[in-house]
Amino acid sequence: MVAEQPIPEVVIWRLTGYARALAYLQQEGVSVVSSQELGRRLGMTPAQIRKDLSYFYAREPGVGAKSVGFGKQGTGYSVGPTLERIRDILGLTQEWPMALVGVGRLGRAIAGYSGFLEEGFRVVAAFDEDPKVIGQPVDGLIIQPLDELRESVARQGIQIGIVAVPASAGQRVINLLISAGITAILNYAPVAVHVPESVKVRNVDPIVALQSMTYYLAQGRQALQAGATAQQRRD
Amino acid sequence: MVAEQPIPEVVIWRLTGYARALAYLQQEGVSVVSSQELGRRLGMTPAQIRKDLSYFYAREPGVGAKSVGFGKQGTGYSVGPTLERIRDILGLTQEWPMALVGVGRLGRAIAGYSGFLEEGFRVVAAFDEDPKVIGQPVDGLIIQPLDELRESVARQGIQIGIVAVPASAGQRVINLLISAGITAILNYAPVAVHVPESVKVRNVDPIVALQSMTYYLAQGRQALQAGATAQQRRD
DNA sequence: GTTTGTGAAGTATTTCACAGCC
DNA sequence: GGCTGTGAAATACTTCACAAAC
Repeated sequence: MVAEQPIPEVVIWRLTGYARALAYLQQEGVSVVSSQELGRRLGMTPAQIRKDLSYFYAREPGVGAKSVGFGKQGTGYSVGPTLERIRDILGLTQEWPMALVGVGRLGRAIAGYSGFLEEGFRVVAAFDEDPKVIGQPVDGLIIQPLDELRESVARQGIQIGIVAVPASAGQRVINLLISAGITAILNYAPVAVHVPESVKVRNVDPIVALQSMTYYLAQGRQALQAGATAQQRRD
Repeated sequence: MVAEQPIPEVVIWRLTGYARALAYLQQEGVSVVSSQELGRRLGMTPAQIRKDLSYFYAREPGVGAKSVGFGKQGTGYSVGPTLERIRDILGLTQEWPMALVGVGRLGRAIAGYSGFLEEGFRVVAAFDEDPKVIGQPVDGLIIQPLDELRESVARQGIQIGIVAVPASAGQRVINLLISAGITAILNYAPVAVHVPESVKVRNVDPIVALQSMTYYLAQGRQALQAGATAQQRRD
């Protein structure tokens, strides 16, 4: 068996972009697309797209077998089949049940967000530690206490958790989710959390996103203030 | 003048994490921290923290001058002063006015989110193209039509735009913001948008975040289904 | 003629490891 | 003894460039 090096995480991330772009092309009725055209639409080089996709090609080490790519030379990639294979790789062909922890303002907005459901992500259980909200309904679910989390996760086969609690409770809730067997976490709490290697976390944090842009704005200002000598750092 | 290579974007991104961790340490009353301890808290190597910070040290090319770091050898980094310098670099010591485009469910939630204001980000103008909402108040602002955007941005000195419109309107709104002089965009529309090099965009997209995790969940399942032969791809 | 798939080359980023300082 | 700051080494990622396929 060929030594299989792990696929860079950034490739997986970009794969989601390819899926979205291909879905859009499919809606447009386009049936074939070249890496050049796809790259133009996504603002990246054609080589990167081809290289990224090549990570997923079956490599038979045996007798004279050749690699089987998604595309056809001289033509490009068939939109439908390529999209289907990417969706398959990403696990987008099934529905994913999710557990939501924290049902305040943000949590309620998440529970009611139709975009998740449209993409196959369904909140099937909601938890909070405030006794005043436990037992109340939210978007068709009854809010449960945290000590029922473990049992719900096991019974409903939940692998994804959404954390929508204040920063102060973030790590504690994440520890709880992990101890219940959750291995993928969408974290809205504004904290840097610790998880073992085997657990994936994605932080949704608009503040951090803004702060990573103001650096460039501040630099621009300084450059202007510094006068005509500092023209080069314009990016 | 020393040839100044641009600082990697990923370093700027991590700097926001250092700022948050240092602020937390300050609240805890800790006055000095080593790169080792900070790395432990953030889940990264001490060397990376030191290297990242070193990008911002003043390098005097002149006579026998030496670089001046943030830390003190044998001791570590003084929490207060280091935090102050990082906040300064990131441009977090001032308030940033922002323009919000799209005042539907999501847009209203953004306008009313106190977290932005606490960190110095203030929505000072709101726009929509639906005639039914134009003129209505949202969180103390009057919703304006899109064709007033250019004038408002100029008059109020706005450099940051928030896009909270449907995917179909995303690119169009972003083009409008850029033509009005906006150079930093927080994009909630679920589309991959095109911008010139001089404009920064950060996408807030929980769907993409989830899709980039299900890959690992799906692989785990496949590995199990494939049986005992495929143990190595465990993350 | 066009376009893929991919080793090889080129960049970029991370980690090492140690001199210098406290 | 402990810790920073930083060139150098190691690793990771991107782009090139071209043979093979259509």
